[in-house]
Amino acid sequence: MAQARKKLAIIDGKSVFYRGYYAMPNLSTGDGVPTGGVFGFATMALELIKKLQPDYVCVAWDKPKTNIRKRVEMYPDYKAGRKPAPPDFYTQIPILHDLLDAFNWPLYELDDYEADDIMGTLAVQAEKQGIETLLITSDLDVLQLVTHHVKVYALKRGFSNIEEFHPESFTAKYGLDPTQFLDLKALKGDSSDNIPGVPGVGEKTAIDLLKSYKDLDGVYKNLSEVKDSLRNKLEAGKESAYLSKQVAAIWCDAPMKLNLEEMDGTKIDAAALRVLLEKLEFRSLVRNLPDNMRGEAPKTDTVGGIKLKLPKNVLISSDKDLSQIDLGKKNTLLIRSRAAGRHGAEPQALLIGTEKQVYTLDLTKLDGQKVQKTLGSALSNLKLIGYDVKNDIKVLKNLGISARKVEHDVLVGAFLINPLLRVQTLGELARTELRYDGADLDDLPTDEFLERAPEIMAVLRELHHGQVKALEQAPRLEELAKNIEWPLTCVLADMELEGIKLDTNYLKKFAAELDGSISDLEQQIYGHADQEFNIGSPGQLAEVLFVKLNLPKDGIKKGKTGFSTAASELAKLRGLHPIIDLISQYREVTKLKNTYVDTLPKQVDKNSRVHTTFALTIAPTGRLSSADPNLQNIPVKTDLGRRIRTAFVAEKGNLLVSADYSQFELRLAGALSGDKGMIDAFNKDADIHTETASQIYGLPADKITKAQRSSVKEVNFGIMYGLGPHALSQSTGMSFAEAREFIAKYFEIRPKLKEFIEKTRQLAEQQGYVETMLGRRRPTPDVQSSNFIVREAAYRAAINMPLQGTAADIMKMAMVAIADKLEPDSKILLQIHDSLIIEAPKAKAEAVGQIAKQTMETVYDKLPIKLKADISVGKNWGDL
DNA sequence: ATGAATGCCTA
DNA sequence: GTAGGCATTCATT
Repeated sequence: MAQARKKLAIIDGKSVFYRGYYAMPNLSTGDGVPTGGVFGFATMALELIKKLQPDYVCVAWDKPKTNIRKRVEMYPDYKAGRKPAPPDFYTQIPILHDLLDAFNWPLYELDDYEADDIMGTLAVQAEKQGIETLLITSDLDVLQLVTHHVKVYALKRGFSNIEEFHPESFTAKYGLDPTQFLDLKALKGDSSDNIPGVPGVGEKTAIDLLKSYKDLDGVYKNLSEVKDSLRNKLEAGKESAYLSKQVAAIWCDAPMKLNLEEMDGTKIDAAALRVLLEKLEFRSLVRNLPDNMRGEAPKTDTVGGIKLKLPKNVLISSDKDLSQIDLGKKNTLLIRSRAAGRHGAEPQALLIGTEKQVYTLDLTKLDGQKVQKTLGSALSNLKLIGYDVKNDIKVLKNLGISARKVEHDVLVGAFLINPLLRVQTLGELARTELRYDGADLDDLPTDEFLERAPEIMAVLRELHHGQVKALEQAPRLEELAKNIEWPLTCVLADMELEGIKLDTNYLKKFAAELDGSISDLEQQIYGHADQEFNIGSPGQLAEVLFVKLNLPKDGIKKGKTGFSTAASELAKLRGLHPIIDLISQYREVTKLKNTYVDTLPKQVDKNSRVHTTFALTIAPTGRLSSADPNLQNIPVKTDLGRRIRTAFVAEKGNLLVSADYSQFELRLAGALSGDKGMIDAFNKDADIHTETASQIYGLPADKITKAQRSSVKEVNFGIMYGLGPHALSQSTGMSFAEAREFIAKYFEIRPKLKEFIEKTRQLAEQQGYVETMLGRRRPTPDVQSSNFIVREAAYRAAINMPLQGTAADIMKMAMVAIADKLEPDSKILLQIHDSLIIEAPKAKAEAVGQIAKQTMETVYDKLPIKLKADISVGKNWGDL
């Protein structure tokens, strides 16, 4: 057997350091020396030694200022607008040098070359010498360097979660060869680096093109084979594509020579390292120092690589097998279920088990009654651990089993730890958190699901372990999970299963009525246009308006395909032609009919109830989202729209109760900022907008005009989204200068609110995340973006997070508490962010409303402002 | 059927 | 300006 290749690890120093810096923003020694970046680097370094055992190690460093000069000559917008790093970043650099000395790892930096270039240059030279190179970075640009002897280890979230890329895994992920990475980037662009690519070509299209034509040249040589529209886009974007490719390319010809002697990875000064780590107070790292500095045998971690330690499996495929199930003495249970219908209808398979033992129930071969009898009481007493436990609870409910306790949900857990990772599947979680690539673990056909039961359960078990550890490091998130998310899981499962009744007859009549209006409007519009056309087609409509009718196009926004016909743009044309109003009406009516009136009746069950699905892991602020169908966007603003709400009704003998938080987020803005004016206004229960206007204009409240109140209202709301003068001028019709003045005046009477906004921006930048009052976190990586648009959007999201997120947290607490207090004949049906819809027997409706109100107002008592909830009761949602 | 673009409903 | 879901058109698979 050939001698194993020697391994060279090249660390992208600054990118690793940055990861740590933003992952551990508050870390410092007792003396206040900031150490987050060093901690991140040290953690990664020790992992590197332990897991990959490189023979040689070095660090590539971006030299400040000069490092991108040549690329900027090529492309002036390259990484344009990058901000200087915060001051406590630089104070950590000397400490990093000490650390590198202890490891005996050299640091390389070069004028005019970025760290990527150094990595590329050394990797190429190493490959020629038969050495395998490992590139450690958090920047995926180096994927272009991947070969059979150059692997990339990409730090994902935090700094201890690593994704390995070799040619096969790259191909598995992108469907392309690593050599095509640059061509991919040239076509699809990269907004984070301000690399344009070809407009109109996204990742999917780019990958397909490259699969057919290999590279950029291939694509352009074979343009004739490409369909017209795409060809046009490609032709238009040719220059941009080639420039993008050039700019994104790593230069592997930096003036430097691989010197293996000075990067001997085995010459670690263990004593110095230990002293330094202790001085930095990295106690956990000292405790876990790798074996080659301890003389201990390496720990064989079953998950670190590819192999999972599988639990024993017992297949339960006949009723008499059920007696074999022994769930042991633990009070927790791993669970994963599969059902064919929506909302857990038609259960097909159920996996339950402990750490070491799984029972695989083939429900297609079992009698549901018997399953329920055998397992019902055990399952309702055990605390469940699973992936999307809400779904498991629904499946169990369909088996007649009422499980109400949640110990841990790895889907929700992953989201709490990093809500920006849009985790969608168990398979993805296994890949990113465990580096276990078990191909797809989701949407398996039942037979494969049964076959792979031990693997699925092992993945759950390991994910659970990992997240428990992670949450221990973040006690507030742990509390949030335990007190809010886990109990809410059951409440949401109940709500989804309960559904809300729809009066489908009413909707059918409404549809017929709308059909009448639609044909009427169509005829009038065709008359004015003097031709028939598809009014629903923005292209055809723009043609009619701006060409045929020759309406003025100045001041009308242009999109990628031509002049916009959006409502806001049509508003500018009002009064110029009668067709405009007709089009607005047509839009309103067709929207209502297509989206709601025609669609909802198709989604009802046999009892005429619709069941939405609430997602806990979509909105990074912590809000719920609702889909299939979305019942959080049922119209309310127009009279016609409101009639759709009328179709949501209480069952005979019941009433609907709504409980709405009044000015929820604005109250929280007052509470979080501690602004005295706002606190006083709310605590005396004044109309907040009038009260604010009275303070701004120095007039008594009864002298405030509608227009004044309305401008103030815009600012009151807008401020929570990070509103600036431009947006305010858009929404009020003020000039830019007036809007700027107005905001300045607003902040004069709300000084603490201004402080809060500034403080939040600062936290986003310096700490790397922002959080709600209850400790829910949202990382803010994009405030470091070199792209102004991206960066400012990130600041606005950061400002909004504590408000929207705290509101979401409190509403969730209220839901759990209310569900707990309601008797079994009353049910929470819907949550629409600041309001709840409850169904209750007529005689109890009023009392239920009072319970909800009382609970919502008092469930969170750490605010300087009283929360207020309003109640109303009626036969249908429209009456509320 | 799918992706991209456009537009619009909610809090 | 924040946070979502979803329908339609248009071009292409």
